[in-house]
Amino acid sequence: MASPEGLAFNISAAERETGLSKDVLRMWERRYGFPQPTRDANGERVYASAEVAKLRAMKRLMDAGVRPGKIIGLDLAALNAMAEARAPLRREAPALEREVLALLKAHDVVALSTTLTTLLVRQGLQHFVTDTIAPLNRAVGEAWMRGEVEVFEEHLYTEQIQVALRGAINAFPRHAGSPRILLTTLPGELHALGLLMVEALIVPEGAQCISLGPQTPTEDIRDAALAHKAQIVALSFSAGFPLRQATEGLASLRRELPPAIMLWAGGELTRRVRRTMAGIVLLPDLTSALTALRSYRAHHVSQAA
Amino acid sequence: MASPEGLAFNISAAERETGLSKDVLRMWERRYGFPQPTRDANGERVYASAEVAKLRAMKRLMDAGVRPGKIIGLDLAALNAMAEARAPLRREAPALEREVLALLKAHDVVALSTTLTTLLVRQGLQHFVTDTIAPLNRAVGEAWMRGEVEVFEEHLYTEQIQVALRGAINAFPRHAGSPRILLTTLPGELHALGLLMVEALIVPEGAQCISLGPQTPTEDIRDAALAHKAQIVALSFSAGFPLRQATEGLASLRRELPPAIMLWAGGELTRRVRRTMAGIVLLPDLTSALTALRSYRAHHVSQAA
DNA sequence: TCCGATGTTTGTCTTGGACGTTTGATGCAT
DNA sequence: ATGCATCAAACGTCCAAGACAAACATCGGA
Repeated sequence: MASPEGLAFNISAAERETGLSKDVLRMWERRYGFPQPTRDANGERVYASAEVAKLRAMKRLMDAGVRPGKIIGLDLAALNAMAEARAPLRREAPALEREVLALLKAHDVVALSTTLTTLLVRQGLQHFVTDTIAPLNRAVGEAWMRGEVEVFEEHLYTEQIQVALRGAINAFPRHAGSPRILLTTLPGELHALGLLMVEALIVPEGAQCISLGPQTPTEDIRDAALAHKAQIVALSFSAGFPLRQATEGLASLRRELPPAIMLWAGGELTRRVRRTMAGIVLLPDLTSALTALRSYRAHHVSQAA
Repeated sequence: MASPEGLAFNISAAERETGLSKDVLRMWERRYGFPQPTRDANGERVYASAEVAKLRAMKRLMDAGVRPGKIIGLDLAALNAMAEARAPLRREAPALEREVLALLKAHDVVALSTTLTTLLVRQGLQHFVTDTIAPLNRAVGEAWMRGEVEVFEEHLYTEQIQVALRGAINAFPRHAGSPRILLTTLPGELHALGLLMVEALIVPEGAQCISLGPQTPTEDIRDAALAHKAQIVALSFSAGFPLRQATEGLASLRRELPPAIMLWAGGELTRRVRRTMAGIVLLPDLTSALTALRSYRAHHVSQAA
């Protein structure tokens, strides 16, 4: 249903659609000769939907760490093949993933919601997050990249996951608990699903989560940590977030935060981080968040005792 | 706690912080002589936090319809005074608003959550939204503009409102219901709270809401409407959304959508819209959404009968 | 095998110009 | 006085080409 015919995008629309800034779009055109938009009567760029599709595929690969020069010459099919090849060796698409994708394609909200809730109850919140949601996210993301899932279907999926997780989190008492963990993302990082997953993982452990939602300026993160007397500040970074902005923001936040307050960074992006940063704990996957929490508690208790 | 001392922003940070594009920041500097950032060793702009604060105040006023030329010469105090003056004649800050703001400033999440839940139960979901949430949103927004509320406090407020609303919405059965209403926002519009409020208003009426969350491309909105057999597509626009993008997006969506599917547009922005657009229902406030729904049903029933 | 130096790639910032669209005011007709 | 059309100013977005710093990869040496 992704109309292949000549839909036109101006540079602003192309930016929204691809996540690549206007500067980058113009620069690539200058340097590599791609994209090569036509011009309207006013001399302004007009991108064809085929170009936008290729740019989207490129962005997705770049978010996984590939450099543009390596792939700018490839066509859409080759890009998709490459993405497929890079996909972590998946053991024959588990039945659950296939089932959820089928429900998604059938637009059966009720069945999807029921399936998720059933799994949640059967597995318990923590295993639901690590064993079900995380692989599902990957499966849906990959299917989207292969063009098997529409954007609106992915939106619906995200929304349903959020509903399920929020409902489960609310079932726990929200007061008290230790340690107090402040959850948020830096400005520019919209992806709030990671926050919710961490919260779902941590709340059953008896810790207290204070979630600010996405996009809190660093200055305000510091103020919030102090105001709420948090022992830990945890940030989440999705794959598409600019690496530089992330390290810059983390460093600046670490500088402003009292040394006693720990700073945790998690999410897809943190898998691509090379060097370790002083005073910042990297959590490349969900289980490491749990172990970090437990180790903190062990340490903290022994210290207090 | 908003540090008045010399925090530095590069143009990227200033853009994130103020919501004004780099192009606009540079253009204002060229045309009006404000802002007047200093330069770093590399010749790049460095904005002082005072400038950023004034820019933020300007943006807020502009979102309310004021033109930049009128206010670019004013200082921060004058801007705040102007915002205060423009604030819809408020009848001596109701006790509830003062109470919630106090809880927010005290960072008492538990009490805030309890207060909201109590009100929700006492008033019922619909009255809770129209009589409590809506005025509270305005009060918090105005307090934020006056500098009485920190960004992180506002984030926490939004998060708590979302928790309360989602919890209440989930209490209703999610299946069946008529009409089917597709809820989302256009790309670039992040504000999802409006969606949630509309959903909370509509679900008790027995209609079925399919929420895609924020930022769905128009093409996908059309596909989703068809896939879910929605009778109505409802979009939400916050005050800060570019008016032109909104009308353009609405017109384009109207063109692509089958005529039988209604297109509703709500949110702060729609109060500033002058001319009426063919085939698009403007809902400048929450109650108009309810009346629109009821009128749709009356019409639809009489048609079917 | 690990580390450091060197060259290449890549994104972001810069200036200054141009144009289209919206806004608000003025003048004219009803 | 109210409504409508015209016009000029205000304003935002786009364009081009250049510059530079940071990230990365590659190679050589310890």
